Amino acid sequence: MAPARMPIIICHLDLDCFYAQVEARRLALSTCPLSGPPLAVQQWSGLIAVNYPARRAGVTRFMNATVAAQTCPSLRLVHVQTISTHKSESDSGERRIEEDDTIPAQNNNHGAQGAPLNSSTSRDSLKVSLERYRDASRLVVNAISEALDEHKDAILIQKASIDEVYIDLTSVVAKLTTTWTPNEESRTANSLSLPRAASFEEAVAAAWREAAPTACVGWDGDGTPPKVAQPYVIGSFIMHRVRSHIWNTLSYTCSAGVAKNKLVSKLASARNKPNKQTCILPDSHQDMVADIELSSINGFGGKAGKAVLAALAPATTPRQIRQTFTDANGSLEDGLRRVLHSRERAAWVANVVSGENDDPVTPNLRVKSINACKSGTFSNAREAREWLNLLSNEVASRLAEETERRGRAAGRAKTLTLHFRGKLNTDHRDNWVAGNLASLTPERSRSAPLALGPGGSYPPNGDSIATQAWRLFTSDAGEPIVQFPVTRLQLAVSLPDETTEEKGAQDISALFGKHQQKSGDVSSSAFPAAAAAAAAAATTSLEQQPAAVSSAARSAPWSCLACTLENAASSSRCEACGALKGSSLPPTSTLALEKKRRAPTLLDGFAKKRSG
DNA sequence: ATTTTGACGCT
DNA sequence: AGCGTCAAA
Repeated sequence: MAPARMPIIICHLDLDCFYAQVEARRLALSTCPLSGPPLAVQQWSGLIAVNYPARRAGVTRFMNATVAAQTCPSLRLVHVQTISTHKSESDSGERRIEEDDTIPAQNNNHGAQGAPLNSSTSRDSLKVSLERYRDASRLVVNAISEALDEHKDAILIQKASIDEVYIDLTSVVAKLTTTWTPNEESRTANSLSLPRAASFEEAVAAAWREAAPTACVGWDGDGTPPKVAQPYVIGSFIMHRVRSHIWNTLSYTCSAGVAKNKLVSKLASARNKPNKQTCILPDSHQDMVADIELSSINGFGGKAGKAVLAALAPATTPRQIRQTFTDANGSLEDGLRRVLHSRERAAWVANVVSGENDDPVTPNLRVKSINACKSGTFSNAREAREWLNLLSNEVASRLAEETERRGRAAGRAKTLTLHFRGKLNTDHRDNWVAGNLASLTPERSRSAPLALGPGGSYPPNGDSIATQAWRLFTSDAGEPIVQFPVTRLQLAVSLPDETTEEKGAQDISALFGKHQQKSGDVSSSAFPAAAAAAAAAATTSLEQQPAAVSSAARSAPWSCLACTLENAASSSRCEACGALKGSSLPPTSTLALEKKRRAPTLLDGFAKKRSG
């Protein structure tokens, strides 16, 4: 029997130590987390990914590569790919991007040790490229799509980062539930349908056996899955198939979480790693989050989250927060509102500490921007120009690839943006007493419509982009608009949405790509048309008004607009730089480029983001 | 914590 | 258009 109401089933899938697996596979080494060789990926002298065998040997992320090699003598250290400008002999001196292999992999096990990685030459002349991982990421998403292909009209996939996706399996689980018939033969051996059985309960039990070992929170996993667990068992069964397909086709392991929302599915995928999956039954959501440090939950890692945490101190976990702030009437949200001074924040925190979350899975498989950047010390216009040339070539080449992937009908890149970080001038720094160091190295940007290449060609080539980038870097008089040294250069192109130009030929399901999803149940009879309709209806009802700034906020501590220091509410001048409250300029500022800039406030980001 | 990304929000 | 936040390897 199908359940009368079908809960939302969300899965979070996370590749295990992704860069390390990509490098292991590229080098034809085992990616098995139990038996593979210890391996870590370094970027300059620091480690950015460490596989599980290396972790067991005591190697950690951020560890210095030399220390890591001492800690684990058999460690295979692989440097991320680097590229450089290169004068090709056969190419009349034209500059192109060359993959560069001059950075030696430090490896005590393999004889001669090369030059130290932080020696001046390599890092000053090379740039990291993450292309290997972008390519691998695309293959993983393709594999996921393949595994779910027979349900492709029913699934929503959101890429959350280079190695994470959320998948909304609600419709697929509903479909497998409502279309189930006794002893139905699968169309093919690998068909993504429930195992053949005489009853639905037996089919779900068989699915659970196939998905084993899936850890489950809220049921001990023994015997026949209880009714409340059935949709989660089916979701786990699907995700086990997906993970198997990724392993079989790409040799990558990943971990997955299945739950009723993104918040808990993400916590679930992190709970058992590597190469494991976990499902959380709805009654266990609160238990699942109860003792996790709130600061480690999505959205609480940054400034806004820390501000919330500060207001709730000393409570740091959902359990403590619920105990401390549930008011006399039993309302957690009202209790939180008294300390957070914001309806939106109170609703958000109340939901999170209860394991509730309405964020929809928003399909976003199209790349929205292409960025290339280089940090370093660029001392003069010639150096800046050389790096801009390299960044331009990289962006041009990636834009050409993306254009190729999308086909000729694809929209064109709209904007070229140059970001640059330059220090304030010495006069200004000398006047600085105790300001925020970050404000000494402001990052600025200039952008312009991306121009076509020679003869109106699209996409523009590297030289064309380099010319445009240089125009953004310099004034009309041809002088750099920032002082040297410049410590960071970044070039970006933004790609269009394509929703408007494609609407004629568009798949109906894609029109619901941005639908908002209400928490709670969706009628199983809703699949698929009514689910889409319900989702579409929810779109309008979920719009929230931005929070008004409360009187409490006006008498709250303020951030200096000039140096960002937090000042007491009673101060009218910044204690660090002396700027008047509300003024973006310190009294003696001499920086020509200084612009009026509003410092971020604690309310930023809460108006629309957290609908609760 | 590093650097190199990428998405998205606010003004 | 420009700046800022948050997150991941």
